Amino acid sequence: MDSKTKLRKAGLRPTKQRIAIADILFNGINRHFTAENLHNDIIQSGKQMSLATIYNCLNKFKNVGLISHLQSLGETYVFDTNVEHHHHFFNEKTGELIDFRPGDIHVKKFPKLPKGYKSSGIDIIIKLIEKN
Amino acid sequence: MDSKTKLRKAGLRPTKQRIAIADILFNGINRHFTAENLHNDIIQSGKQMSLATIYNCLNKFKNVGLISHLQSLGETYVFDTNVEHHHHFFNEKTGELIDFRPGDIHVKKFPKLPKGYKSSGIDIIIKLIEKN
DNA sequence: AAGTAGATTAGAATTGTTTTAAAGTAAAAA
DNA sequence: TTTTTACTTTAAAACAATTCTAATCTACTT
Ligand SMILES: [Mn+2]
Ligand SMILES: [Mn+2]
Ligand SMILES: [Zn+2]
Ligand SMILES: [Zn+2]
Repeated sequence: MDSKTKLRKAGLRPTKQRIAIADILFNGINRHFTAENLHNDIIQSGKQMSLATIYNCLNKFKNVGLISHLQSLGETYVFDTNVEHHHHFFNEKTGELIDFRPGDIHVKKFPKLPKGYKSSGIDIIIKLIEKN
Repeated sequence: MDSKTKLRKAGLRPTKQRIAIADILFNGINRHFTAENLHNDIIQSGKQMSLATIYNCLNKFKNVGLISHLQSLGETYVFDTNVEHHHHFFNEKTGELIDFRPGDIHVKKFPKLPKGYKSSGIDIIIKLIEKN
């Protein structure tokens, strides 16, 4: 499916800029990227586009489910007085974080690691919403 | 152990500001907080301290292991063309992210959730370093 | 007590993201 | 097809989080 069709189906107007972005993003290979990354790619390809447009488009794409964004713990740097290795519950409504001990969770099956690498740690976030 | 001693043991000069911060942070109850949170607490308590000092102190505290900070995926907003639920390998050296499917990991024992809450999802990050 | 390395501070700088408001464009209406 | 309308792009400004600068201050050493 071409980018124009894809955008229309998602309920977005296929503007020149959105098509250019979709052409880069939806070539079949998944990728992780920042607004700046994408902007560089576009500029490099000889096109011109304002960074604000990149943000506008990516936020639209995200809202209609064409892309996602990685769960980060909010926009700011969060410190923790707990210096032991531990994991977190994350209250989605309030943003509150609660610790739990690594011993309270047990990972049985482990994914195959990329060749030449070993695990240096694992971070688990369990998101919470109110029951009922 | 009082804050002054604690700071000395950690190899930090016990300045007025660091003692005030340590008094708040190391009262026995673990907490998650931002620089701004802490700054507000300090101002609220009638003391004066520059936000730059808060950052300086927290970064020092972190360097000597008195506090930690939550693993976030770098400082910028990371988008993902993969809109399915999935987890990530995180290359600690390069910052590169690689997807793995939820089916490739299996969590056997689950921590007890806070009363009145249910899980709305889980995010797992496996950190990677080069072997050898 | 004096000297020195290290710490604090206000304010400037930097970075990442959003907002503003004017000009441009795609879709709908006529 | 023209006109109209709503939506989009853009440069520039605003905003938010964090770090840097350089002057002043303070804790430790001698
Ligand atoms: Mn970037
Ligand atoms: Mn805050
Ligand atoms: Zn914690
Ligand atoms: Zn991913």
